Amino acid sequence: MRWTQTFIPTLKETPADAEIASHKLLLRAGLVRKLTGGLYTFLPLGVRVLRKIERIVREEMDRVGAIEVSIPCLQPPDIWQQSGRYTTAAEVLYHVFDRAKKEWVLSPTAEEVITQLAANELSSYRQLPRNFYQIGVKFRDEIRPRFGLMRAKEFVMKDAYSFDVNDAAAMVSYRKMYDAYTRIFARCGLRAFPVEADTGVIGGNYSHEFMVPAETGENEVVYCESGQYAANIEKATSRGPLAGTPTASTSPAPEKFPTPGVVTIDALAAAPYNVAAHQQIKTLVYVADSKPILVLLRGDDQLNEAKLMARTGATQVRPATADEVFAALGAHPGSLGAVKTTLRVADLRIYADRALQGAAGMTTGANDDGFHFRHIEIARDIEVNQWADFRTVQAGELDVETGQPLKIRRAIEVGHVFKLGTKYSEKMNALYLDEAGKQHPCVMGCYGIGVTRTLQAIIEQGNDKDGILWPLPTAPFAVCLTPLSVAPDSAPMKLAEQLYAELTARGAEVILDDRDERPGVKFKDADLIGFPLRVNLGEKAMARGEIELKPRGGNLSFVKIENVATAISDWLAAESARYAAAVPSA
RNA sequence: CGGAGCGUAGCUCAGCCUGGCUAGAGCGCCAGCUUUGGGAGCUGGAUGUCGCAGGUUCGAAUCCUGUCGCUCCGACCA
Repeated sequence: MRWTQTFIPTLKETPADAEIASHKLLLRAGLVRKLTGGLYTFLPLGVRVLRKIERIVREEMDRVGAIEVSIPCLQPPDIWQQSGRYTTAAEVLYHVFDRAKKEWVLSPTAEEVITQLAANELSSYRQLPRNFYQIGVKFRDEIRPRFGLMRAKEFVMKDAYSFDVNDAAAMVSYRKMYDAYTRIFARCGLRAFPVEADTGVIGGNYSHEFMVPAETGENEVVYCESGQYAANIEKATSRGPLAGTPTASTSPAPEKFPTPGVVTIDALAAAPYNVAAHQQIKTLVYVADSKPILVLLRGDDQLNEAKLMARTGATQVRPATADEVFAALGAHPGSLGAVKTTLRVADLRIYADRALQGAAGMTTGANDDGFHFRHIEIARDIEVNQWADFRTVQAGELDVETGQPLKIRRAIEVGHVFKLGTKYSEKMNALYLDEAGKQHPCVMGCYGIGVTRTLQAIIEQGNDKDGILWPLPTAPFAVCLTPLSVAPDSAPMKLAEQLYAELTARGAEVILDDRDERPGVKFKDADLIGFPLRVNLGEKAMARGEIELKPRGGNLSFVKIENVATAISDWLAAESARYAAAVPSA
């Protein structure tokens, strides 16, 4: 490709609405332009990178036997009602209406359509396993689009759906996808690692997310340096809080005492009360699927809402409003407790975190504004309906398996694999007949990769002060030929033309910067875009019979003119091999 | 939706507080000359419904009200 024949509008200054490095560089390097918040037009270079990632994804999907289909984005709402997600996923669904005022939805993902397809087309165990995938545009009514392509209203996703005869077979399908994902990200030159994940509204019971470590990521990952454990913080567990929970009885009965104006854990921990946070019981009022519930945690712990949803089986949970709190407990936040003698609403389920098991000598609110209880023994004074893990893991706590301290870091989620089970196949009648002629629901899995997000994650992971550092496998062009004179009969331009023809014939992806610009402009642009190899063709070095190779982020080297084409090919081959070596064999 | 901030040239921004002359700068763009190894220099030029609507005023980019859009923080996710 010749630079002047394509469209690469680079920006010298940073657009005001971009916040993180990758977003700025997407715009500055001329890969995309914003239409409006959460919607981007891909320009030629952006399209090239997108196609390269898609190609890698396709190759790896095909390799593990997934088969490509293409599902409409515009979908009838009734199948969404059938699966139940018309309400459970309501917030992300875009609704559109046709001339007849009939409603349609824009697909954020395609479990419903694919399961219906399976219901219609797959009827025998002989037809299983099957794994359908597609790469296409998805729509999500994001509350707040952010960070360019990272969280957009419209984005490119690869989604795959597997159908198996039973759980064991589904695990085989799951594992294949898991391995394919590992290869895909490695081939993209991306350092992504799998972590155990919560399943959220999609449902299912087993799941991993593929994470790219990045300070700007929107997820928190808890991991053990042994490499044996990594989980999304929504899912992560540990051996529990570092400070032990007191279990020694301090009095035969609770004692109510005045705490005027004390409405926070910290205030009660301070003088004159001096009740350490881990000796307090925090009482939260939540509304789970429109029913109020109580959640008890140790004072120094934070509730993990994903766990609350998982343990209660609720599809929606939220903190109660001030009015709802008062209606449930007769006191305001800051003086709440679950002590049985103070509860007035009969049917109020109480969930308690395991860190509180056996706790004694605790302090908690008295459901009377301005009063607390001390000497609380949880087994004696509180009727807990369900004990479970509800707390958010904190850095430094010990790994359940290895006993080593856990660390927490931020990351970008680029892929997600789920074992779905029969949730959708049962609802949508995706049934098959086994050898004995008996009917069973297919056991499903679903698997997503955010293609456009992956693109940006690559930039977020590879950039410096000058611009993007593209890994060779996803670079828009591998080589940028930079003649410092573009006069058609000049030595640099002639050689550039010759190299361009030769390298292109050898299959290399080459862009020829044939712009009549000053060298500085060309160098800055090439560095900004981040082509892996820049070949500088200048009069001076050429007079010495040499030309310069400048790998992006590497050191300048000189090669004899007669060896240039070979040297470039060799460099590309070596670089290619380096990335290939990082890909686990299937 | 809650909180904060911003809308002035293609881009980055000044001007607004304390209303007043012809609305500015840098970059980019166009023409010419010069220059040619890290975003050049000189000369000349084009470019604005000051987000939109209403109000106050002799007079509004500036003050007030409303509205739309964008960005950031929080809840959501590939």
